[in-house]
Amino acid sequence: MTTELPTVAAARVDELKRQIAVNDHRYYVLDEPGISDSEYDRLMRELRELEAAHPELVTADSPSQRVGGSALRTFSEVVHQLPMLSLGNAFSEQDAADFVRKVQEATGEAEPQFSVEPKLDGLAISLRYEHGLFVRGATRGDGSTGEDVTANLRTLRSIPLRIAGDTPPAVLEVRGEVVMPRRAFEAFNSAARERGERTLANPRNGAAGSLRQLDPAVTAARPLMFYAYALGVVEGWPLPARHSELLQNLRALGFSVHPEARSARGLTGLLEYFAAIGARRSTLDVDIDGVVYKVDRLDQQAELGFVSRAPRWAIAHKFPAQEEQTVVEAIEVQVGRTGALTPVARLRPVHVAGVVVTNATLHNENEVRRKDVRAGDTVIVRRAGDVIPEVVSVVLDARPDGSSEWQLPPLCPECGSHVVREADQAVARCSGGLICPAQRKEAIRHFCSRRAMDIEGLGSETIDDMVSLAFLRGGAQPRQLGTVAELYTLGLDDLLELKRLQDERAGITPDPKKKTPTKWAENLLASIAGSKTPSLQRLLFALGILQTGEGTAKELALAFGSLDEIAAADVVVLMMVPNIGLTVAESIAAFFAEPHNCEVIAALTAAGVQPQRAAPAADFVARLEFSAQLESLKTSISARGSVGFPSVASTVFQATAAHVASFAALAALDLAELRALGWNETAAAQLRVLFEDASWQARLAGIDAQIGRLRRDAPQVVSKGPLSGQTVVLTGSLSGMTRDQAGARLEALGAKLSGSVSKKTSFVVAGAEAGSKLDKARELGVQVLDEAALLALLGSHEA
DNA sequence: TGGCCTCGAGTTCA
DNA sequence: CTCGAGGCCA
Repeated sequence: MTTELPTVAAARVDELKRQIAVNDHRYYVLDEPGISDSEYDRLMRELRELEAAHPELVTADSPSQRVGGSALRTFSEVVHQLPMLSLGNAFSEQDAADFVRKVQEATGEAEPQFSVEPKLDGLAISLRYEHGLFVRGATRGDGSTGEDVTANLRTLRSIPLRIAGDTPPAVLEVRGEVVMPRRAFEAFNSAARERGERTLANPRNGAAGSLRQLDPAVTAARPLMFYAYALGVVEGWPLPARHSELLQNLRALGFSVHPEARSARGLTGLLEYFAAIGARRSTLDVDIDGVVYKVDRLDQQAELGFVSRAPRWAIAHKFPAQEEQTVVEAIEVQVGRTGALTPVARLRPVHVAGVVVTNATLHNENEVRRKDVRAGDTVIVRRAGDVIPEVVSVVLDARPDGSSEWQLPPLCPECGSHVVREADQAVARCSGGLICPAQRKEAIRHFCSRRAMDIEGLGSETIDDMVSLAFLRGGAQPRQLGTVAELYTLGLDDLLELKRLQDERAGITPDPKKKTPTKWAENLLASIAGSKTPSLQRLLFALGILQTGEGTAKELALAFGSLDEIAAADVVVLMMVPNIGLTVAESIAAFFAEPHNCEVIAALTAAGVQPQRAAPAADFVARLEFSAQLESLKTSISARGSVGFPSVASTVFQATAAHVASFAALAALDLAELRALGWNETAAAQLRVLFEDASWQARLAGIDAQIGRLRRDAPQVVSKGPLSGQTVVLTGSLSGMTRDQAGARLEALGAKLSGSVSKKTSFVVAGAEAGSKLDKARELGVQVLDEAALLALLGSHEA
């Protein structure tokens, strides 16, 4: 090829440039590829070879120059000859109506025509063409001065390096938005993830970050797209009469204009477009944050003119934002009821989907690491499920210098105790227990909460003060509230003293004319007094035993019937309760083994708190067979015990249980008898060792004793409700009663309630507006009852 | 042992 | 609503 004559080479170079430009336009603007990728590559390679042989033929508009030159050190400034405008915003239909009214007044037209288009969420830029050649591209910047990003823009195939047409204008500035299409964004991110590289936070940041790369090669690798929507300086190019025609003309020059651009008439037309685009927002390939309305006729635009920097002839009608950027002012650590430390991002207040968000949980240490959130970072915030604020990701490009990874504090921020994090556990905990004021406070709050003891009139701040202000004057020294039991010893004078201390701290001198807050105090005391006869389930939940929430509390209450029996229960017995395994059982046993907790319970009892008692559940007691006790003992010992426990098959346990029914009886068996029951030499020997240990003897005797008590106290006749064994799911809203009420009546008949539909569900009660659970029931062929059928069922059994 | 499923615990804001 | 982890069944 190097042997070709320069003129022949020049002609070939021109032809190659033309073909590549045509294909770029087809592929990137029209989205209809004309030739295969390999064919395209072949053209490009040939062009590069020719240019290498004839350097004098290399021109600025050559596609080989899209990625050219070396990395820049900084961007130079570009002053926009014609400033790049910002648009006024409309956030409501009223704002849009006001805009239309002003246009009507200024133009005298009843139904002015508008050009409407999606407001792309990207980066506004201006492209300058001189005599048809792309010479410079700049960001919007502050509108009057931007940054020169020509080298990066050259790498965008949707930006023509030379505009089509035989008589190019002397000067043409085309303005528009650089965006990263959502599909390309996702593809880029999954590829980056596979390579273990940083992912982009969102398409908008992807576009902005990509254009601000100093090395154009990086930009070239990013899937960016340019959409034109306006002009800047124009010389030697006739302007059409309408904006909509202008968009057509830009298309003809080789630019892409967003395909959703339309014309609309009057306010109704605008709002219809707004609604239509809003409905299809998630299916568009580009993120948008609203739509733009422009007066279509350019002469009317000129008539309307500008207010400061925004045109009066155009407005952006914004969708309510669902994701916003803000700054993490600090990462603080909260201490929960169980001592769990939770990092929380304190955010610069920002509107997200209609509310001001200032906090967002970061869950735990791992989560902070994974997202690498740091104080001072700019982050993207979203409302998960449109409710709970959540930090989506960090905008790395905006990270201030000198920031460092967030560290979990080694000491509890509330009490200074050591922070411990167990191996392979995600949560870190304050080891201070009830020494920690935060834990004390949260424990009291939990105790009073609606689903626990349901004590009204105790807000978070009041509890805070009860724990920190010395307002109890019973003893020699004024004291703070220490335990939940002390709530029941509060008197009117204590509460008034608390209020006085609060006022004193706030610097308020009590106004003698004003009534003392007796009403509040009386109501609170009444509420406390009214909580003295909780269900056992509520009291258990209120105590705040680790791992014991509402569900577990209910199982425990149901199985044992009284607090004493639960407190006395060995891990082995606890594990036989449904849904209680080793971990939860140990947690419960540890709670009742702690003297401090027993004191609190004793104090509660002394104060008159008396949970309702019931007999042990017959079906639970029925499950306490000796073979099951042996299984349970084996599980607990082999997982944690210092003693070894023989690996014994279930069949051996069953054979053993057929002969003996207690640990005492088992201990009385000699080796030969054990062998006869299927225990092998080592297993039997290990069992003997265990039974000879004094503390084990005591423990096993305790289990025997409790099981004896439970058997004696359990109702002899198993009261089987007519619906026992049935699992019921309630969904939708009932008209005559609440779901809770319906649930209670069903449970009274022996039914078991569940939250989710599975093939084990006996039937589903579906009220009005039942959702996915009803669908699931239909899918699984589970019987569905409506409210009338439910009432009939209840009626037939309750009599 | 792995994969459900459910539960526990913590959290936001009007 | 989320994540994490415990329990249980295959």
